[in-house]
Amino acid sequence: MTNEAPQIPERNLSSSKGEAILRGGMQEFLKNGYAATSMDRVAKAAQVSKATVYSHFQDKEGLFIAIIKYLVEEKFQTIFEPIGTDNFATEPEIILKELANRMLDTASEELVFQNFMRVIIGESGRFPQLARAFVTNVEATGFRVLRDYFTHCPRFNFADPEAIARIFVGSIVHFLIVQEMLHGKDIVPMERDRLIDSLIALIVPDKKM
Amino acid sequence: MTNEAPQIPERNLSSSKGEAILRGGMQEFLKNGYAATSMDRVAKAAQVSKATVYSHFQDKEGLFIAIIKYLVEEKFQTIFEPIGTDNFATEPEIILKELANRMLDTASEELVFQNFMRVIIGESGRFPQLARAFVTNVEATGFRVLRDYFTHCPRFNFADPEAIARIFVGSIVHFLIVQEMLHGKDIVPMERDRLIDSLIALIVPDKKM
DNA sequence: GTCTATAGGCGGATAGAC
DNA sequence: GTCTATCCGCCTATAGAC
Repeated sequence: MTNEAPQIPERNLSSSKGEAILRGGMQEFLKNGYAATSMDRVAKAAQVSKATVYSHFQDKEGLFIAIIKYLVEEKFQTIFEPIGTDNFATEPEIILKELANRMLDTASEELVFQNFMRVIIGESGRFPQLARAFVTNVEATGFRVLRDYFTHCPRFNFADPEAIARIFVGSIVHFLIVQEMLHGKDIVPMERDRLIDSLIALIVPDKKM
Repeated sequence: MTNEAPQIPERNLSSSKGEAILRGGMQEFLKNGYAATSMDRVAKAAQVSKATVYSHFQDKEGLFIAIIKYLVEEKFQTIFEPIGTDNFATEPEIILKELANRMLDTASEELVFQNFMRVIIGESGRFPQLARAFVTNVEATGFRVLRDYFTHCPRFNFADPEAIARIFVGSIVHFLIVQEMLHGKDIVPMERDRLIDSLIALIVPDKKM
């Protein structure tokens, strides 16, 4: 609206120190959560002084929100839509199996994502707007991809494709939560293929196990 | 092993002050999580002095663990097995619908349970033993009840009843997490009956929606 | 057993030099 | 822009009176 010099378009990720602070803060907040993270540790992790942290971000809450918003809107937005689902020639059991495996691969291997979900859920009482951003950008993306696939793939004729999408995503995310995030692998062991194969057998018609 | 006077069998819930501390600590820890809760606020909530808190429990960590263990082992152990599933005469769709509705009723109405899950997941990095206790006493209980039902009810003949149980519990718990705990109700609205009906249609054979 | 008072440290945030 | 040094409050935990 004014004739001022153009600003850096998105958030200021170009400054070297600013980037370091975001990376350091990310490391600490994802490891410890919001309350247990101190600005001293963030500064140390970013290898800058605490005053420099406060010159780039208004306060602890502002830094935390900036970091989580970046993760929600940029880094993990597409984690639940890892492959193209516009291929209606390939057998649905192939497509769905590939989709489930990629979701679990990404989420299981990247410890960052598990810590990210831990923080989102753990802080969802104190930071409801971040939880909503997660639902909008991460969960809803997965729902949409699967709902569209179940709607448009001619092999399916579900009365409520969106509900089936919820069941698919929900089964996989809950599996991730119990086996990995809650350290349940040794308590209630289950190979991921058992879950995925049973899920696909329920969803894909004329498919006997 | 000795001739000493008999002690109170389980944890000491009989002392009036001790009970108040557990209740006050529960209120604060479930509302704020571990790190954001101060022992001053616990003492205030319990209407005792801080020194009294420390005379009943070794330290903050010990109090937290005592409270969460109580919730995991006593209060919420049966939240995922709310009705008898030994009735093989009633139609499975009736049994399963009732089961799903009771699980979601209890968990949705009791805000305490949502805060409890938030804390379990949020602190599962710092307190893995509490997360494992949750898996053992709460999640695995639900898995077992449904696996046994799918195994013994003659209407079913699943290749992997345990995996089907995971899908059932996972769909419902994930629905609870997204709609309630992550405040997604207004972002990705869905009546619970849509989820439950679609889930039952997938699981119960010869049942058309 | 329970209290008041306090020790001792770490927390978020800022002042002021460069 | 970045630093060092510091303010001040709240934190966990305890000492000592009753």
